[in-house]
Parts: sequence; C-alpha cells; structure tokens
Amino acid sequence: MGKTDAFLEHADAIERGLLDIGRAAKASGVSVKMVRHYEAIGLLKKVARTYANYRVYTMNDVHTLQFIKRARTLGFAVKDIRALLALWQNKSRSSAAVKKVAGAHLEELERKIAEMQSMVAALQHLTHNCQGDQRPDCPILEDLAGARKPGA
Amino acid sequence: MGKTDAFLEHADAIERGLLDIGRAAKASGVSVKMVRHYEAIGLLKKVARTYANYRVYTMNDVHTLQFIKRARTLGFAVKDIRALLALWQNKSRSSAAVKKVAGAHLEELERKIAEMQSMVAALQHLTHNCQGDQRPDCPILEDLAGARKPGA
DNA sequence: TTCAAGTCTGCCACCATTGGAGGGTCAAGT
DNA sequence: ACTTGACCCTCCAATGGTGGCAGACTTGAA
Repeated sequence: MGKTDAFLEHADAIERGLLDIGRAAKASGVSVKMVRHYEAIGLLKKVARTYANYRVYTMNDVHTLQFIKRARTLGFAVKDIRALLALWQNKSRSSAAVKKVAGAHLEELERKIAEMQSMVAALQHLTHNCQGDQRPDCPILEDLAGARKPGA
Repeated sequence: MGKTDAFLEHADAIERGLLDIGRAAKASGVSVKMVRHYEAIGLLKKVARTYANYRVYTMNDVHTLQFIKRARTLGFAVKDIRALLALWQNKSRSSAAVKKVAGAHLEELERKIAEMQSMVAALQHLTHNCQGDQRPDCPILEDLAGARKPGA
C-alpha cells in the first residue's frame, strides 16, 4: 500500500508512462484549457493527482480525449458526445442507438447549411448587382432598408 | 412649451402615430427583448420616453429596426450591422464600402458552409456503413475511437 | 539559488438571445 | 373606486465552447 502511494510523484508518474495535462493535451489535440473544462463538466471522469495536485492522465484518458476531439471535429455538441461516450463504453449497445445520434446531428448540420446557403444566395444576388464603386447607389443597402423592387 | 411637454403621455403618443415597444417590436419583427438590447449596445439610438418611462418609437426607429432585422436574417453580425447602419445613414458613402462588408460576410458564410459540408460528408460515409441494428458493431464509434482502417 | 516553463484555481469576455424576478402602468370591466 | 390582465420597466443569469488573464505554487535544469 505504502509503495503504491509513492506512485503519485510527478517524475515517477511520467516515468511510468502516465502524462501530465500538457502532454495529454498534446497527445490528444485538445487544449489544456479544454481538458480541464471537459473534466469540470463531467465529460471526462476526474483523474488522479500527484501530491502537488497536478492532474495525471493514463493512455486510456488520452484515448477518451481523442474521441472527444474527433467528435467535436465532426461538429457534435457536448451533450451528444456525452451520449456517444456512454454508448462507446457500453459494450451491449446497439449500433442503431449510435446511428440515431449521428443521424440527428446530420440533419441539424444539413438544416444549418441550407439556411446559410439561402443567405449566400441572397447576398450573391445583391452584391452582383452592386457596382462597388465610388458612387453611393447600393442595392445591398436598399434591400436592407426594405426597398422591395419599386417596379413590383 | 407646456403643451409640448404634455406630448409624452402614452395615449397621446400612440394617437400621434408613435409606437410603444410592443408595437415597434411587432412592426419590425424584432422581439421586445432584442429591441431593448439593441438600444443597450448602441445599435439603435436612445429613444424618447413617456412620463411613465415607457419607450416611444417613431416610424424612423421602426425602419431602423427592420434594417437590423433584415441584416440579421442575412447572417450579418452585430458589428457588421453597426457598420452598415453607419453607411446607410451616410449619404456620401461609396457602394464599394458596403460591398466590402457584404463580401467579407459572404466569404465567411462560404467558409462555414464548406466546413460543415466536410462534416456532413464524413458523417454520411460513417452512417452509410453502419447497420443501425441491435448489434453493437458500429463504424461510427470505431471512427471516433480512432480506429483508422485496420487494413491500411 | 534562480529562472523559465508548467500547473493550479477562479473569474471575465465573447456572441446573440432568452428567461425570470420583482416591480410599476395602463385600460378595461365591475 | 377597485380588480384584473396585459403591458412595460430594470437588473441579473444562463446558454455553448473557447480563450485569456491573474496570482500562487511546482518542477527541473542551469
């Protein structure tokens, strides 16, 4: 027992293949700030500490951080990631449950894309008709000001 | 003098074509909350008040709110709208200045769309390969967990 | 011993919007 | 007059994900 306590020295931990927060961050691609944040919001379980109160990460923790990082890169919200992590750790999950989360996110992404595309279409139309010169006449401002085609 | 002071009674104001915040909100499509907010951040100049401290809006104010609403609908950030409003009110502006703001926003939108589209592509690939049945085997989780095609 | 780099906690800022609490006001109806 | 309900007021908090800073401590190496 005493010997396992001595384990929690920073240098010993590193020697044994454990990582401090900086190394865990680098290894996972998550910023140090966000590593702490994910722990604070319970996405990552509370990790061990050295005697000096430094966080100590296992390769397993790093793996989880990589999982989170990849999910964020795919645009999953933290609440989705929470669900995905639970499914990941649950060996008797159904792939249907995972697909449902991914599918909902996919729909949300497509909705947002469509929304932005309609903005782009409107803006392109306006900027196309705008001379972009010294003169003040500007269809963009006219549209914003509510000037709906005077001819109509 | 005394007569003009009497102007700031709620009923009088309405009678004279002015609007209280609720009517201004409805007329512009901006929520009451946000009308106050836009004033607080200086997007809309401070409006007059009745003796009871109710805000009083002119049709001109409503027009500005409509401008803001339309710009938000097109995805412009508040700081952009601030610039656009200034250009709108400056009769000697150049259309080039307006076009520059719109163009930058357009590029930003297109950048975000591309980013999300790459997320969609990745997710579609994963969900396409996921059975979505009772079994636990799931390419989506495998990807998140970092399983980069074992064969490679 | 000293110094830089790393870590700790905690708080603030961003962006746009919504919600609530706790109170005042207005215009009806009784 | 009095009540009621729909307004309005101000102030504060929270959202989500991240960055930044301050003040204090630890580490490891020169």
